[in-house]
Parts: sequence; structure tokens; C-alpha cells
Amino acid sequence: MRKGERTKEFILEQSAILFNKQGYASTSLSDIMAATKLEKGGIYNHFASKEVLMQEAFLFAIAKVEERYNTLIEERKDARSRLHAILEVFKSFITNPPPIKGGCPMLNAAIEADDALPILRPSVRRALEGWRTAIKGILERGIARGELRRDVDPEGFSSVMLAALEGAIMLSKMYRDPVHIERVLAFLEVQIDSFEVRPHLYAGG
Amino acid sequence: MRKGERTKEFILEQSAILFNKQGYASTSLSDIMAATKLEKGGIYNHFASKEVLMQEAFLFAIAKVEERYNTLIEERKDARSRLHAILEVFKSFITNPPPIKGGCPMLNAAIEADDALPILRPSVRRALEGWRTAIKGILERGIARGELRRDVDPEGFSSVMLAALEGAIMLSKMYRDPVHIERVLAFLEVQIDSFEVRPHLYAGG
Amino acid sequence: MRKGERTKEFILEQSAILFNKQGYASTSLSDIMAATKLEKGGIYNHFASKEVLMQEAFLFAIAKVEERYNTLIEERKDARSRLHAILEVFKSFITNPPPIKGGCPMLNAAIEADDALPILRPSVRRALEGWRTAIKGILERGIARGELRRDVDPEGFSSVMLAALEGAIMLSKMYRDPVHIERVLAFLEVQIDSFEVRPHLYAGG
Amino acid sequence: MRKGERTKEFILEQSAILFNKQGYASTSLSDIMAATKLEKGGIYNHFASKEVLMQEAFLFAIAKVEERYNTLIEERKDARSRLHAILEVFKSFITNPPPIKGGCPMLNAAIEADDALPILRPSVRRALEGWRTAIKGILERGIARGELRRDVDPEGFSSVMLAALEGAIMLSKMYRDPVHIERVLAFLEVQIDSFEVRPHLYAGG
DNA sequence: GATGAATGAGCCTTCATTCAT
DNA sequence: GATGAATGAAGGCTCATTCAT
Repeated sequence: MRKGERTKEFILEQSAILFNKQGYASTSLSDIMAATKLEKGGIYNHFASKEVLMQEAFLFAIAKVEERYNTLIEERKDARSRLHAILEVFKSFITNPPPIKGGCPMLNAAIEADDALPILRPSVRRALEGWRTAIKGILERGIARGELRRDVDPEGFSSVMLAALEGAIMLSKMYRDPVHIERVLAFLEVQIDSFEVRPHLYAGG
Repeated sequence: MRKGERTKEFILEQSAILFNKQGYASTSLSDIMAATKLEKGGIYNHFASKEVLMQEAFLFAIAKVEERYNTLIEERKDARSRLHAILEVFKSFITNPPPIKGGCPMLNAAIEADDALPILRPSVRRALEGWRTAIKGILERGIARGELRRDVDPEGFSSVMLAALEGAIMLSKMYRDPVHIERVLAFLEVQIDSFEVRPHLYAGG
Repeated sequence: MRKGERTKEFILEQSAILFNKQGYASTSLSDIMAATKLEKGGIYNHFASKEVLMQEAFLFAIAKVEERYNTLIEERKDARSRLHAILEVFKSFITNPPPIKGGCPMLNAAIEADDALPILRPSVRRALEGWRTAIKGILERGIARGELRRDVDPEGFSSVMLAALEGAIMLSKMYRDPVHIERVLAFLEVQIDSFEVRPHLYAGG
Repeated sequence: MRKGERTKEFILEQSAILFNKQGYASTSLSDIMAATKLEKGGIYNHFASKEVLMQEAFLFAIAKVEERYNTLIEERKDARSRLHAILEVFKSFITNPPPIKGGCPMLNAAIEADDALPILRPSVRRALEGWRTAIKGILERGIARGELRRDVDPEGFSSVMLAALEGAIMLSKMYRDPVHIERVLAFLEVQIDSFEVRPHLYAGG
């Protein structure tokens, strides 16, 4: 039991890295065997199929990311710094040596999930919706508390922010240059700051 | 010769659709055989390997997209409407029945190209850079011509706009709901409009 | 010990059913694990290998059948009713819900034993020879006692009767129709009755 | 085409032998590869799956047997000698070096078909019914023509004859001794002869 | 006496590729 | 220019078996 649990966790960790780097379909069980130093049977003892392993590995990956987010927001209670926490999380997909290498797990899975791996679809969707809802919720609560301006559009901006972050990760990965994620982060920061209720002369786009 | 050219074009067209929908690695020669109703040898007569076919099919796909863009901008000369033309092109990945189904070919290829299919990397990069340069160029020329405000940041906004568009396509595909691309388009339109030199008191974000 | 014996008996019972239904080679340890709700090790504690288990399960199955036969002949002492007891036993492979489902264990094992599972061969042979000898012995003793006609051929008829019964079981299983075993039983009954010493003018076939 | 057809026929021939000897489930593609000296892909070029190959190989085997039967009955028009032709065919499963080694293909397939390989079931059933119908038809036409006695029971005897032959093949294979098939043949010959309309004093069973 | 984690060979199948026709 | 027969490596998965606990 103890042993089995640990092995399972280890397989998930290793395969999550591989799936995120090489893609789900392109990662073979042989790859996972090599990474875990387990034989085929040893892996199949813990997961009924590659499909199940893929699912659980994806959930493992996004759980790790959410963990990091939860740590970050612990002491941040106002809308502005909570949104910045989200920016930091997404930035770390590019800048940090992350627990899960290979870019944003949601973006990567989303591309494959759409047509080639429909099984992953619901999980990916749920994960993306989780982030969008988080952004929207922060905005709504910020408005309600009087921290943010009334004319801020939580629904619209949550889509824009999530889209821009994901797209920026793709660009920075493709160019192997963090400048794109940095530009997007800078842009979003300006936007977020402009949402604050302050004695401004103007709110710049 | 005539015949061969036509067959080759046909293979490219069919395989580009499959690659964009199912992914490059996940699309097998058998899939392409079925789609083209050609035998193995018939395909290998025109392409030395699957790798070569993938490359050419990707170039074929983005050429189709650029073709559409060129048609759109033909009569649009000012910065604002040219940027809108770009928005229309990206919107069509979701809303129109496009020649190349399955979302944005660049985004799709980018995910696979990164680790699993490094051969595609240079082409994808070049294609993305093409669009970013187009956006940047429009902005720069707009500023130079006095159409756009001096404080517009071509470098920064080109990254933001491209990132947001690609991310929005991913979201709308994942959710099977065009609302995300629409929100991003609306947001970008507001941004673009705010760039114009007009007798405003302020340009709202 | 008590516990171990009971577990072993239970494994034999469950695996005998599976082997007889699905075949020996086609029944996996996993199947037996599922049927017994035991783990791998729990089965290997009682049987050194699948081969050993197969052998013992086969012997278990035919022992069950012989048990039934012994009960049936207990009060039957004359040749005719003893032969009828044998007919009843073979009939029950088709008509009754037998302890061992899936047709005659000897026939089933015989087919696999021949080339694919030579280890079972001696046991199957011994079992078949047991039945043939039983038939032959009944006939011989019947003749010796003056119950049966002198021109009855114990050697020949024992082969015919066993062959016909086994063949009929196969046919009735294949057609899922007891009519074939019934026809063969009716035929054999007429034959057996014709063996009796009676003041007939002739004994019709 | 020519070449492909020949290869396919060759694969069928070789695999039919293996399937009949070792059983369908127990014969692996590696076995067939070894027998045909083809690579895996070379076999899958001609058969979509092992299942399909099994089916076609079974049909191939029984076609060979029927071919032999058709040759045998060519010049035999009366009921008695036609029934003898059938006896000869079944005898040859044991005595001759047959085109298909390993006993009666129908019996062998029947055992596996029942639970482990349900896909074969319909074909096996059809084949068995073919032989039973052949026997019944010969008897019926024999009666109609006045060759055979009115009280012969075509329905019943066709089941008995087929069952006895199949059972005898099993026994002779198990004992590696043709005596059992010979006894059954002798018995059936006596039965068949007793069916003839002749100035008998009695017809013995 | 029983568990279940691990092995490694083997299963059926699909793959990209070659080449004689 | 196209066919389709053949290759052989690799794919995901199941198997009987072992053994530390």
C-alpha cells in the first residue's frame, strides 16, 4: 500500500512531465518505462490503460499548478494583487524551472484534446474554466467591495486575460524568448491597474 | 507533369486538413491514403517522407490563410482597417468553414513543433513572425503617417494581439463556443480604435 | 490447514468451471483471481503453477462427474439399468445445470490436450478409458450373468457408445439444442435394449 | 494481384494447419509468421485481424474437406455408397496424412467456438449442419427411391452418425489409436447396410 | 496464509518506408 | 505515375510468475 501509493505518485509525476513536453500521443509507454525505470507490467499495475494514465497525469499536473497558486494568494486579499498572483503563475510556465516542464499543461492538452484525444477534453475544459472563473470572481468581488471600477467587465476581461496568457506562453516557447510573455504581462498589468478606483485623470489602454 | 502537379496539390490539401485536425504525429499515412484514395506508393511518389509531407502541408495551410488575408486588405490602406482585416482572418478560424479545419494551423503546429516535432519549428516560427511583423508594420506605418498616436507601442502590442488571438482560438475551440474569440475581438477593436489620432479628450481602455 | 484446504478446494471448483467453459489456455490467472476474489499470491500458495492447477482442476471436474455416476448406480445392479445410468450422466452435461458448466470436461480437455496442452493428455486419456472400461465391464458381466446376448461386442460397443455420447454433446452445445443428445440417447437405448436376452424372434436395430 | 492472391492462399493453408493442430487461441501470429516465413505486416496486408484470418482459415479447411467428399461421391449415386463416402471422409481425419492435420476441423473449432471464440460459432454450425443435412438428404432420397426401408429415420440417424463419427475421431486422436474410429465405422456400416431393402429374414442392430 | 508490487516475455496490431511491377 | 506486397520496428496491453511484506 504505502509502496504502491508512492510508486503511483512517482509514475504520475514522471509521465506528467513527459506528456507535457512531448505530447500525450507522442509519449509512448516505453518513454515512461525509461523515465520511471519500471517495466511495462509495473506501470499497468497502477493504471488500467494509457488513457487512464494520461487523464490522471493531466490532473496531477494542473493540481501542482493550482497548489502553487494557492500558496501565492494566501496573503493577498485585494483584487489587484490576486490577479497579479495569477500572472505570476502563468509567467512561471516560461521563466521558472517548473515542476511540469514544457509550457502550460492546459494549452498543450487543449490542442491534442480537441480532435485527437477527446477523452481529455472534459478535464481540460474544467481546468480552463477554473482559471477563468477565478479571474472573473476576483473581478466581481473587487467591484462589489469597491476596489475596482463599476465599468469593468469581468466576463469579457477574464476571457481576454486567459487567452492572452496562453497565447503568450505559446509565443515565448516557440521563439524560446520570454519577451512575449513579458510584454503580455506588462500589458495586462497596466489593464489591471487601470481597473482600480483611484483619483486618476485618465485610464490608459 | 500537369497530372502529377495536380495530384501533389491534392495530397497537400487533404493532408493539411488532417494534420490540422488530428495533429501531425497522430495522422498516419493510412489516414492520408483514405482521404486521398491513393495507395502508399502514390503518396511517396510526391513526397520523400512523412516529414517532408508535414512540412509542405503546413506551408500549404498557412499560404491559404495568407491568401485570404491578402484578398481582405486589398482595398484597405489605413492602419485601423488593416488591423481589422487581421482580426477577421483569425476570427474565421472559428466561425467560418475554413479551407483548413481544426483551428489555427500555427497554434496547432506550434504545440507539436516544440518538442515532439522539431522539424516543423522553423516554419512555424517564421509564420508567426510573419503575422507579428505584419501587425507591427501596420502600427509603425500608421504612426509614421500620423494616423495613429505616437505613444502606441508596435513591438508590445503586436505580441499582445497575436497572443490574445491565438489564445482565444484555443478557448473557443475547447469550449466549442465562439464567445471567447468574440470577446477578445471586441477588446482588441476597442484597443485599436483607441490608437487613432482623434480629437478626443481621452482614449478609454 | 482446515482453512487452507477449504481455500484450495474453492479455487479448484471455481477454476474448473472456468477452464471447462473458456478452455484451459484461454482462461487466465486474472479470470481465476476474479472468480475466487483472491490475489495472485493467494492462488500460487496452493498451486505451484497454472499447469498444476489445470491438472488438478480437471481431476476435480471428472471426480464430480464420477461422484454423480456412483450415486446413480448404487441401486442398479443389472447391465441394462447401469448402462442407462451412464446415459443419464452424459445427458446431464447438456440438460442439467451441472456442477461443471460448459459441456463434457473430457471432450473439452481432449481437444486442447492433443497438441496445445500435452500435459493434460494422460489424465484425459485415463478418464476416457475409465468410462469405456466401465461400459465394457457392464457388458461383459451382463453376458457372463446371462442377462445379455452372447453376440454382443463389449469392446466395439463401448467405443461406439462413448463416441456417440461425446459427439452428441458437442452437437447439442453447438446448436444450443438438446435434440441431438436426445436422438443419440434414444438410439443407444434401443441398441442396449436389443442386447437383452429375451424370447424375441429378432432384435431390431 | 496474382502474387497477392497466391500469398493469401498460402497464409490460409499454413494457418489452417496450425489452427487445427494447436487451436485457434493458442496459435499466435508468431507461429504463423514462422510457418509462412512472412513478417507480421505481410500477414496483416492480407487479413485485417487475427479474427478474420481465423474465420477464413476455418472456411478454407472445411472447403478442402468438402472438395475431397465431392470427388468421392462423383460416381456413387446410390444411398449406401454415398453414406460410405462420408464415412471415408471422416476416417481420413485419422488415417490419412490429411491436407489439414490435427483431427476434424469442425470438432476442434466447435470446442473453442462455444465460449472462448464465439465469432467462429456461426461458421462451425453451418458446416456441421451441412454434413448432417447431407446425410439426411441421402437417407431421404434413398427412401424415396425405394433403396432404403420405409422405417429408417433420417432425422435421428443423421444426428447419431455425425455424433458417433466426431466422437470417434476424438477418441482415436486421444488414444493415438485408429481402433476407435474403425469400430465406429464398422458399426455404422452395419447400420447402413441394415437400412437396405433386401429379402432379409431379419435386420440386425 | 495471503497480499500486491514488480518482472519480462509475449500478445495483436499499426506504423513509415521500400520496391518490383 | 501509380500500385500493392513486403518489411521490421514500435505501439499498447496481458500474461504467468516471483517475492518481500
